[in-house]
Amino acid sequence: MRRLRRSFLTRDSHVVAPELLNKLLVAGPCVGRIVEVEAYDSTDPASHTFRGVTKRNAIMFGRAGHLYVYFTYGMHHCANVVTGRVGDGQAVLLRAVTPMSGLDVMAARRGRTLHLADGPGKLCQAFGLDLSANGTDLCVGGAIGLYDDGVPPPELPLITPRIGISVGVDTPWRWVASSGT
DNA sequence: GGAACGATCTGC
DNA sequence: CAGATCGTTCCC
Repeated sequence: MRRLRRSFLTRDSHVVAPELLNKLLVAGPCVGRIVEVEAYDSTDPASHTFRGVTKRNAIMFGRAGHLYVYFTYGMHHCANVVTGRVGDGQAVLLRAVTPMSGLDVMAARRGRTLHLADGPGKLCQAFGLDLSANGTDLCVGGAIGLYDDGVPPPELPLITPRIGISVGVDTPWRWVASSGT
């Protein structure tokens, strides 16, 4: 299991996103296989970066391979992997992972044993990702990072419009690792 | 200064 | 299907 190379992420979010499927997200004892992602970039009205740099989205305009965490709905966090080049304002939202290790820790944080990380808010709660993890470099092999265990991305992921947005609703920038065959 | 609104989740 | 709950952003 080797850490992801930064060069792998230094490309357009909608190109990187499907290739992040089946990679591993690690945060302390918690490991999960990425199975659902969405792409955002600064040309996209649904993106936090659409209207330029702000205090919140500054990480998204920074270097690829860093973690962009934001707080929303007054109670949830969402985690993104910054892609592209400095100044681009691109990222891939991690929407769901399949838990692989640290299930006990995830269950304790979630307060249940089912549906541990099958949604962006649930994923962050299970993996303990909050604003203190915002800006973390995921490509240096640290406790929080992205890793590759050799499992390739699915050849035919499900591709759909993105979830939970009110603009840019027709852009098919959501990728799901379909289960089975 | 104030109001509106979320890249969501849960329980009814 | 509506309520929770608060930081960020935008408008006056």
